[in-house]
Amino acid sequence: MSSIHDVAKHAGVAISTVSKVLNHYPGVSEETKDKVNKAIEELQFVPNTLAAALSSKQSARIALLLNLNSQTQAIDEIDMQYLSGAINEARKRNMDVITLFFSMLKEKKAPEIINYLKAQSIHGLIIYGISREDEQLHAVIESEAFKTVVVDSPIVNRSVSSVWIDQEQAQYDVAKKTILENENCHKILYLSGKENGYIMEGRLKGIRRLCEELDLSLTIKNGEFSEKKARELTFRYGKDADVIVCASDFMAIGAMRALIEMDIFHPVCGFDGIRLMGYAGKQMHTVRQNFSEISAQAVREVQHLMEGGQGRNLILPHELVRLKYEDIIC
Amino acid sequence: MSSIHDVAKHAGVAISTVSKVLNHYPGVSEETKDKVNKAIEELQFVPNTLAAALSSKQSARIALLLNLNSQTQAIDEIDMQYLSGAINEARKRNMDVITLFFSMLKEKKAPEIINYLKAQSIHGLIIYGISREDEQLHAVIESEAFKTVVVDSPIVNRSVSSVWIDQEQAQYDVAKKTILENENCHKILYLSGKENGYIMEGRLKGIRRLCEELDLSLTIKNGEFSEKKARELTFRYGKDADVIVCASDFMAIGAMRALIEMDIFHPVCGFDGIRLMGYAGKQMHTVRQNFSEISAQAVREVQHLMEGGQGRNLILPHELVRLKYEDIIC
DNA sequence: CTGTTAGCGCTTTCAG
DNA sequence: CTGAAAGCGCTAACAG
Repeated sequence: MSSIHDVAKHAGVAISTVSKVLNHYPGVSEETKDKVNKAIEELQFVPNTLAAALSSKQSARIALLLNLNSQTQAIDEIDMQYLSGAINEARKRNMDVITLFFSMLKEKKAPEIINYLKAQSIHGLIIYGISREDEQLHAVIESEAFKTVVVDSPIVNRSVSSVWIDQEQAQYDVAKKTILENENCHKILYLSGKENGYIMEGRLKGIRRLCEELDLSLTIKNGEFSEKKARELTFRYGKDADVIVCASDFMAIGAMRALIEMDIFHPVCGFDGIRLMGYAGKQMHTVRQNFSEISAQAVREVQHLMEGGQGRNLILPHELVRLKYEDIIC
Repeated sequence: MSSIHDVAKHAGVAISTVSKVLNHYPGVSEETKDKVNKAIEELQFVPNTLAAALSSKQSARIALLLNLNSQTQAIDEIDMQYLSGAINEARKRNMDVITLFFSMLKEKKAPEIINYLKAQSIHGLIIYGISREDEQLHAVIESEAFKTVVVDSPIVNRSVSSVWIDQEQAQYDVAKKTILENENCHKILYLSGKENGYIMEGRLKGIRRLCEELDLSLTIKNGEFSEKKARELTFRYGKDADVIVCASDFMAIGAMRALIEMDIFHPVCGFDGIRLMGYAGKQMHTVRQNFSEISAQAVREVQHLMEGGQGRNLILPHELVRLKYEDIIC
């Protein structure tokens, strides 16, 4: 493994010059730049990012913070998309990534967390699915110790951006499509998720707006994003509803299976666009979020912040889909 | 953020002493040890792992190499288990981990890969699901540039360990159980996976041994680990078989759904123990592998190697299960 | 048992 | 435009 030293010697320049070339700093003649690049090529030189991070006060090392919910496998799908989206994008941009789970920070106070991250030369943070209860994490964000991007939360300030889809509109759209496609949909049963997160706010607004607009009766039950709970709620309230709108695909699947067991049919729709929907038994509309693209965007956004950009609220596109078994298998 | 320097000053000792305490080196009196630990506590000191890695020739930085198959979501479940198992275990042991995907190394020759990893001060490698075709990766392993652990492959030498379950026995067991539970099972249809990996060898041996022992007729078709392919094969050959043994849950699901569509019943069994099995429509036996535990074991094993241990072949336990919808939902 | 010192590979002033 | 030199935070001989 050759070092910047070897390159410098090989090219007949000083190591600081090599460093400048490496980082595309101005003030290096084309001629020396070529010499250096040739040396880099010949020696198969790969810069040591650790050394760079240690030395520099503004390295491109970021941490991904995931709230793994190891109980539910569909979440695996989403988390894996988040992870691979971010890791791939970071790799393209030569950023270093470390992956952390919320569970590792449990019991830790904000200063500890900050210390830990700083000790790793972390300068950027991407936080997936923070909820109101994660107080210490909020403190970390507010400390502005890091350039951070939150996915699925409305936190924005000078050094914090948020990335997500338009929850309200998405919920409105998918429910509307489902309702308009079926006749006699007057009574809506809405299975919502946990309210400590931030996504439910928009989704609830969306379904409320729709129901007002179309003059529908709306019953809201908290399914806690749980398939089991949704199933139970459907057994209990499903008969009286004309359509069941769910705040997650998981719940949609639970609801649909309950309906099938009860041998009655009502249209159901979900939210997320996970592949499991293809196994649900009946097709349903859902909102497809491109999690890996969302995550890639988040990476680009921390880079934006690290380059001095302002925090902002980024709304990404989504689409309505219907996942058929035949389409999803491979 | 305080440094080892601050701690030294605070404790009234030299930084090397602090370092010794940090790394549990021998030759430090209890007294000074206490002083140092107290200082560490008071300053909320967290050692900078980057600096340690840079300085030391044997840091505990490892890379996880995953062969993401982004087409199939059940793989997401397995990969996520692998990842979280390894990352959590590494965190406990204060090891740094970076995550890489095979796709990032495509087109790269072994020396490049080695260079890249060395530049990151990587000393350990965990490789998940390598196949015979990954020549460059094999070259990396053989170079012994890193202490590596392969999951699901039989590669073992001085600095390489392998971690997996007993593929042959597992396949034998699950098929036997399925066959013995049903009467008149004489004709076995075995849907195998791609043969460029290493896991199929053992599994094929297992099913062959069983068929010889019980004097059953065995037809093997290559389902390529594909649900779609398994479905097609079942449509084609399913009628003539008494039982369908599959080398993956995915294929088992495809096979089962095909049978249901054809409205005939034959017992089917799978391999892996993914939750999706709960959605299959009918219950099947399968081999449950505890992927996150396997992965945690792999982390422990690289540590073993990094501490000078010899490479070895580690066989982990598995169990036979039957995943019911009611049991897996939550 | 403790402290001094020379790096690890790179960035970043600051002179020239 | 280029180079010398001082660190970044830590480890590891080596003296004492």
